Amino acid sequence: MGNDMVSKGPAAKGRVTIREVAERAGVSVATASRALSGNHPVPAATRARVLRAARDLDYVANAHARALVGGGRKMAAVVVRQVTSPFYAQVAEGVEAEAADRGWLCVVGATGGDPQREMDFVRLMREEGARLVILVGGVVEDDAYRSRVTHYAQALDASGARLVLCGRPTPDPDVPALVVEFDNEAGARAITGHLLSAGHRRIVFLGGLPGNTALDARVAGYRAALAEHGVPLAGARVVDCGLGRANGLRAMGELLKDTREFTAVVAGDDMVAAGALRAIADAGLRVPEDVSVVGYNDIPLAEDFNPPLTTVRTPAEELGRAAVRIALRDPEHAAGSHHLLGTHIVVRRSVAAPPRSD
Amino acid sequence: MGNDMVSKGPAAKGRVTIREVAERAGVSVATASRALSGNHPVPAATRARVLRAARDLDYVANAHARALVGGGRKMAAVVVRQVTSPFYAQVAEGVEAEAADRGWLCVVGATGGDPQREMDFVRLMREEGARLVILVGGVVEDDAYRSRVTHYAQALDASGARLVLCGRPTPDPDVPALVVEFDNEAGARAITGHLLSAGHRRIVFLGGLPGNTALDARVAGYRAALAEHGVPLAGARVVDCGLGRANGLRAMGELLKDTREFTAVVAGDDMVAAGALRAIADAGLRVPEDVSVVGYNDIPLAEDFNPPLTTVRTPAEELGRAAVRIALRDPEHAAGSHHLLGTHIVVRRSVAAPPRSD
DNA sequence: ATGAAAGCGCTAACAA
DNA sequence: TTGTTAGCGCTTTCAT
Repeated sequence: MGNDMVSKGPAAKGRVTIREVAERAGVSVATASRALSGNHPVPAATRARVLRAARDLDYVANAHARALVGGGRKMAAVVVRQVTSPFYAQVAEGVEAEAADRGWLCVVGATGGDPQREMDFVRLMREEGARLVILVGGVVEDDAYRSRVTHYAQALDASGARLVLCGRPTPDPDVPALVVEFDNEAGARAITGHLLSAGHRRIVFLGGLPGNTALDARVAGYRAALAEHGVPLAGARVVDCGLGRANGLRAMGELLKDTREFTAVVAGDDMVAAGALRAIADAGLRVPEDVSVVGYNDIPLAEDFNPPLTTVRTPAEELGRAAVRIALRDPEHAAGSHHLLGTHIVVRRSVAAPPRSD
Repeated sequence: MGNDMVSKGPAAKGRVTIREVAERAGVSVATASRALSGNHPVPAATRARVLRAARDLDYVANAHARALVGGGRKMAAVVVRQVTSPFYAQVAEGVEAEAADRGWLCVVGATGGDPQREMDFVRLMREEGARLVILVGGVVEDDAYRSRVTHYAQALDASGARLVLCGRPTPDPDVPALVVEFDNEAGARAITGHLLSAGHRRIVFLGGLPGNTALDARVAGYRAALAEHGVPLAGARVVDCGLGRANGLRAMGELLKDTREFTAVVAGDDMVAAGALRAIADAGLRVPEDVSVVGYNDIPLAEDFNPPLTTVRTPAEELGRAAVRIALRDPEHAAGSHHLLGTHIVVRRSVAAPPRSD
């Protein structure tokens, strides 16, 4: 292989251990350990020999052995529905970045929305000794949800780990979990207000998901804005098609087949807005001349939609960073606290005044 | 707390150990271990008692201790530049899915394109005992690259782990690494041919990155297509602005300020296409009437661009799945092998014949 | 069928 | 300053 310098290299198979390093350096394993970890008084000469040996052997410590004796290692876990969702990806990136900044390892798990996979993953993280697990994304808050999250929280807490809920509710203020989320209601109210200010009165909310806390809050904000502007409650129309581009496309298509009793649509998030935009174009209508559309989240490509999408900016990466920052700061005080992150509207080109003929 | 059923629960702090489970079940730790792992002959009655105790105590095994004695655990690691890139996210999702299907844990790391962070992460994975590490994404293939990848490969191989290179070259056919990638040259040739067939002759390639193996291959495919259609080599024009939406936007903007000597552009990937599309619109030009644009990768939102983007579909999730499948299959044969995945064009609305006046 | 004991690789007392 | 020893939680011989 062209490398004969190391005559007696690492053992045939399996990793090099600290023992081999110690032997090569002519010291005991204890001394080798001290030299390697660096935080113990070791004479420079000895240390140099040990370091040299380690380098020659390409030694890396066994994290398992180290964690076993050292009482776990710095590891955080993020759990999302899927990594390919731009919003979740950004949250995960924020967690990853903040964790990396502190020298923590970050594991990300995807559940595909299946509670069973979520439970399996959390269990796995407990086995692995994660000290921080972050569950991301809205959910339908039923009894099953409450009981499993309560279980996570208690189990994690019992072993000194923390649980943070991002964009999902705590089953009870007393469970040892902390929640960090955006103010969905405020965001939806603001963007709906934007439409109202442009003159729209018949606005549909596309993408409700009854029971899902995040969507319910957005629907509430939408209704609140309507009420504030004196639109009769009967004027509110929410279609519960759920999230995702495909749902937005289908639901919007169906809506367009009926008599069109609306001039604007508030989408549950940017992906359903993407679907809606396409459905509207397919129906031969123009945005924003014929109908205005707004989204939610301001995913990275929202400005490349046709037309560029006016939407609510939720700083997703910051959400991820905040989750770890808050969880790691002030250990005792953190549990049970609730943090709300602000959002704001970004105006692009998918909103105009309603058509005259209306 | 409303739960007094467990009078003597887990120890105040720290995790429940198998020892506590054994005590509660009235057996030795050895028996408890056998009952829990399941693959040893244990009488049903005893097993039931142990399982019961474990459940009552909410016991989960310590993965570190288990890995220490069992010789590592099933863990794969994917390393990408950033998780928020749609393409990388899809590859990561593929790896995650395939790993999960086999009961493996999957860790994803982001480097931000920094070789140092890549090295740190690989080292960390060695410490953690990952049995499979997958490096994703094109790189500039310089000496530094070759030497560090050679090191990864040898170190991983020495401890029985595998290295797979996705979309990046192996430093040498002999290093114990396997490569899985798309046929970049064929893809670029096909999409350029598509433009040529529509009548374009003056086509620019936007997003070169000299030294980057993936982009160089695409440029080569672009040139090959030009040659095949009898376009003089002087007619080729590649602007080396690198990847990313911002670069595409800037470079296209500058290009448009000069005399416009092109009727079509082949973007290095969909993100630079997004930037180019925006720059073209900002210049008051229409796509595809005034200039045609094609992308590369077919990211999930490419069909929502304005206009919907004609691009090369690279099945990114399949790339991720293939990486783990191939690496785990046929252990000995895999090393050193090279796998090429096919791509195909997806036609949407960003290509038309060149304008008449040209 | 079950328990006692050894040992995985490492760090942290405790001695010398 | 360094080596010896114990032990982290678990699995696995080896006895019984």
